[in-house]
Amino acid sequence: MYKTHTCGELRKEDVGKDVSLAGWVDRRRDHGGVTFVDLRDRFGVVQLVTNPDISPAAHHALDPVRMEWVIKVDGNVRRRPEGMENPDIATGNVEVEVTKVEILNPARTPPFMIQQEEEVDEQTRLKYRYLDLRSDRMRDNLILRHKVVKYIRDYLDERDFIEVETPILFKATPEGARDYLVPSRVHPGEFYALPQSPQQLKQMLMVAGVERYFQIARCFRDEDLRVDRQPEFTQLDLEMSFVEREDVMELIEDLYTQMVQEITPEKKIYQTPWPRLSYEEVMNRFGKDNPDIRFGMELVDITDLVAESEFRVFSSVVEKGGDVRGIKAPGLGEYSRNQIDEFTEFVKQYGAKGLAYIAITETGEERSTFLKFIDENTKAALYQRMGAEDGDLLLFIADQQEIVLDCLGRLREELRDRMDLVDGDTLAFCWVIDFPLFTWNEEEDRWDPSHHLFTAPMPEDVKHLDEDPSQARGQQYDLVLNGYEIGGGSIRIHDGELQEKVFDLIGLDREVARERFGHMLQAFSYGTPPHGGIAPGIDRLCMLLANEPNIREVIAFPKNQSARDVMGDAPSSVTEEQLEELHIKLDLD
RNA sequence: GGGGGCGUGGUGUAGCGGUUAACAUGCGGCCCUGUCAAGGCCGAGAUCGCCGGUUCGAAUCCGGUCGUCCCCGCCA
Repeated sequence: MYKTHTCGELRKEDVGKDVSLAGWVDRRRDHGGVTFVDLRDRFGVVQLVTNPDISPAAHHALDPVRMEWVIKVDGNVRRRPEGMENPDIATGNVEVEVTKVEILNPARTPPFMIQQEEEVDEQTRLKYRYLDLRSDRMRDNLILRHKVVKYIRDYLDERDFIEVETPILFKATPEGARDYLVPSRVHPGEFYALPQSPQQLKQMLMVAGVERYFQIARCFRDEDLRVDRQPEFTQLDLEMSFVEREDVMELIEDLYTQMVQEITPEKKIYQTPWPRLSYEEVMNRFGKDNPDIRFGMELVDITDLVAESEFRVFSSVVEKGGDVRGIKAPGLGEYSRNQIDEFTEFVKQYGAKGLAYIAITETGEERSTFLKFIDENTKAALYQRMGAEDGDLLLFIADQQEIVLDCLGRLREELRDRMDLVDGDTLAFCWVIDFPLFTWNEEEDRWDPSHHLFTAPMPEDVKHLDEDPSQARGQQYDLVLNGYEIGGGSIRIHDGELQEKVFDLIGLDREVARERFGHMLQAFSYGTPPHGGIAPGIDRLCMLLANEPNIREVIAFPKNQSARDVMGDAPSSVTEEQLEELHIKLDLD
C-alpha cells in the first residue's frame, strides 16, 4: 500500500500512528544532521523529518532526493516540539519521523519552481502545464471548477433535468462565428462543423419531449482570442419546455445563488434578488450591455444643456443629432494635463475624437477645455446634474450616441481599475432584458438578430415586425456578472410561420433558409412546445469565482493567444496520406 | 487584418553605445542536528530571440523577422 493517509490530513489526533505517505518533494531543508522534507500530494503538505541518530538508513536514502521527486515513506506521526509548530499549514502541529524511504521516481530539475508559477512566463507554464498544474493555485482552480460543475449537475438532477449529449460533429452554420470544420472522408468535399453551441439540437430535444434538458457542453468558435475567450469553451447549456422567461431566470438565479454560497462562502452577492435592468437602461447608465454595477459613476446626459452652447465641439455634434454625455471621477480633480491626456488617448482607441473636461481642485479652482464657452447658468445646471464638487474631474464626450456610450462605458471601467473601486469578493449579478430583437446592419443593409435567429419577440411587439422591426424587443435575457456577460438565453420561436417571418426580415432567402434550417422548420411542424433556455459560460464564471485575471487559469490545457496548444503542439501538419484520404489539396502561398 | 508592450544564465529581473554582462532564485560541491522561502562558504551556467544595417566599437541605436502577452476589428 502506497498511502495510509494523504499528506493533508494528519493532525494532533494522529500522533503515534504508523503511516505510509507518498507524494512529491515540495521542499527539502538539509541541516547536515536532521533533514526536513515537505511532502506534497493533491491534498496538502506534511513535514517529514529524518535523523541520522534514529534511522540512519532512511536519513541517507533521502540524500539524493530533490524537488519534485516522487517518493514513498513509512514513518511515525509525532507532535512537533514546543514552539516548532507551523500555523501556516493544516498539518503544522505534527511531523512524520521517517523510518523507510522508497524512491518511486526521480525528477529532472523542473524548468520553473512549482509554487512560483505566477511570475513565470506563461508560455513556459503552458509548455509544461503538467508541472504548472501541480501548484496550489492551479490545483485549487481545478477543484473549484469540478465543484461548480458537480453542483450544477446535482441541482438540476434534483429538479428533473436530464443531461443529454449532443454531437460534436454537426452542421456548419455560416451565421455568427466562424466554424471549425472537419472534413469527411466518406463524403468527398463535405464537412462537418464543430458546434458553436448545441442551440439547434437542444431545441430539437424540446420537440422530442425531453422538457428539461441540460448539458455541460463544449462549444467551438474560430475567432481571435481574448483574456476571456478561448476557441473551445464550456457552457451550461439548458433548455426547458412550457416556460416563460421569468421561469428560466428564476431557476438560474436560485442555482447560482446557492452554488456561490456553498462553494465560495467568502464571496458576497451584491444585491438579491438580482436586479433586472432593461437594455435601454443599462446603455444609458453604464454605456454597455454587460455593466459592472458594483460602483456608481454612472453616465450623465448633458446634450440638452449644451445644445446651444458657444462651444462648437458640443453644439455642432448636437446639430447633427449626436449626444454629449459625461462621467464624474470623484477625487481626480488634481490630475495633471498629462494624466487627463491619457484618458483622451484611451477613448480615441474606441472612436472618440476627443475628451472635454472640467477639473476642479480641492480648493475649487477650475481647469477646463470648454468652461469659458458656457454661461454661468448652464455651468450651474451642469454641475448640479453631475453632482460636481471640489476635487472632482468631469469628463465629456460629444459624438454619435453609439460612440459616446461605448467610450464612456469603457472609460468608466478604466477609471474603476485605476481608482481601485471594486472588491473581487463581491459578485454583482444582474439580468439585462428587453433587448431589441434586431440591430440594423449598415454594411449589409439589413436587420441582424441581436441574439440569435430563434429568439422570440415579446408577444406585444410581434406587431412591430411588419412596420418597424427596430421597435420589437426580444424575449431575451443576458446574465451579467461584474462587467462580464456570463450567459445569455431566450424564449424561442416555436411557431414555424413566425420563424419564417424572421428569416425574411434578416434577408435570409427562403431557399437558403430551407437548406440550413429546413430540419428545424420541419421539426416545428410536428407539435412543438413553447420553450426557452439559457447558456451560461462556465469558464468565465470560474475565472471570477477564483479571482483569476484570465480564463486560461481555470482551464487545464488552454490554447495560447494564437490558438495554439504549446504543450501538445497543435495544430500541426499531417501526412500526405491523411490529406489524400480526406480529398484535400493544400494551397499555401 | 491592425495597434501597443515584452524577448538578457533553468526561472525572474538589472544593465540601454566601450562593463570581466550584474542581482536574486534554482542547480552542483563543502559545512551545518529544529527548519519550514532554513543558513554559511565555494562553483558551474548567457555568443543578450533571429537576420541585416549604423558605428572604430551594439545586449544597448535603426530596419526587418519570429515568438509571446494586451487591445481594436471579429466573437448571431
